[in-house]
Amino acid sequence: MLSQKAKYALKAMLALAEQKNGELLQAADIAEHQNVPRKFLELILLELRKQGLIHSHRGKHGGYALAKPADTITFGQIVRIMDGPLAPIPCASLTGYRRCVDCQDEKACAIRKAMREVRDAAAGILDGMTLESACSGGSAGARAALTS
Amino acid sequence: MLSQKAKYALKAMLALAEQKNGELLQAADIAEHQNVPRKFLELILLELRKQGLIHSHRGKHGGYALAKPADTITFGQIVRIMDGPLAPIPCASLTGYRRCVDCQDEKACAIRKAMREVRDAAAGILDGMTLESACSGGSAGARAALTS
DNA sequence: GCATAATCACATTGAGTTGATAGGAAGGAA
DNA sequence: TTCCTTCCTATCAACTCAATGTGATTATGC
Ligand code: FES
Ligand code: FES
Repeated sequence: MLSQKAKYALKAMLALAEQKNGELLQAADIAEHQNVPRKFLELILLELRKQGLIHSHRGKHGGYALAKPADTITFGQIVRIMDGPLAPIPCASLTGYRRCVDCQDEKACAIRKAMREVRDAAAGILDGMTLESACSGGSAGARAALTS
Repeated sequence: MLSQKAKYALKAMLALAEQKNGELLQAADIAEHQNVPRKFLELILLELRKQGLIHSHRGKHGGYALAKPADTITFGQIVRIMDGPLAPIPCASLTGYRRCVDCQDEKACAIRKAMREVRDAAAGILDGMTLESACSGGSAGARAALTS
């Protein structure tokens, strides 16, 4: 389940990606146009900045901008920062692996196998979808990444 | 994120599927062998019965058994009963659709498109994986379903 | 009939998470 | 200086999750 936080983060990042030649966009503007609670959005932008996805400028005429080209930032990165691993269950995660205490033989566990497949599929889609490919409509980018 | 409840449900259903010719299996036995809290498991089995996936027998020598052949029960059904829709976000769900109040144009929403792809991928895997195919090792069943 | 053993059905709990708000501190522009 | 904007921490209510408790109901074996 994608949290509101992650959804807002994606919306904000998409808004920043649509900005021409890295012009600054203010939190209040994003909040209004994307229908996101302003103070909550600040929290999210703060976290995105600390993770190096965006940079910010303070004071009058301040705001936010992407820290990297839009085609190098993926949905997967953003979702992982906000909600943690993509895997439905920790034992099937690459980025946040944790053993299942109640499974005796992890290697043979059918549930783990299934969830690993789900994780791989989700990662294939979300890590292949960049802000760029999402902006310029459709999922062509994702599909290209999947077949590569 | 798969809840403990759903994970326990899958474990219980797999245990029941491994039972020969529909013999009864008791909650206490499942709880012990699968390392699931006994009372919590009862709650889960109750729900599975109410949804028609298993049937039960009370009294001494009672227990539970699958209500249908193991190759007609999928991971997807079980997970949906326990955790609800597979989609990461309601607006991308078929079984539990709910509109996004904060998105102006749902049809063009890039987030929805991405999450719809994730949902379809997850559904393809989980609805293609039956208790039967999971028991007899591997994900051959799921892959067969995906290419069909 | 009676003791036993199992499922059935709620009610309750404690911990943790989620979504959001409040209030100011700090930095930059006019 | 005086606005304006981001930065930062604390706090909150509501909800969910995982688990437990208590007793009622139903079937078996003697
Ligand atoms: S090893 Fe994680 S579910 Fe079995
Ligand atoms: S329509 Fe649901 S995220 Fe945009």
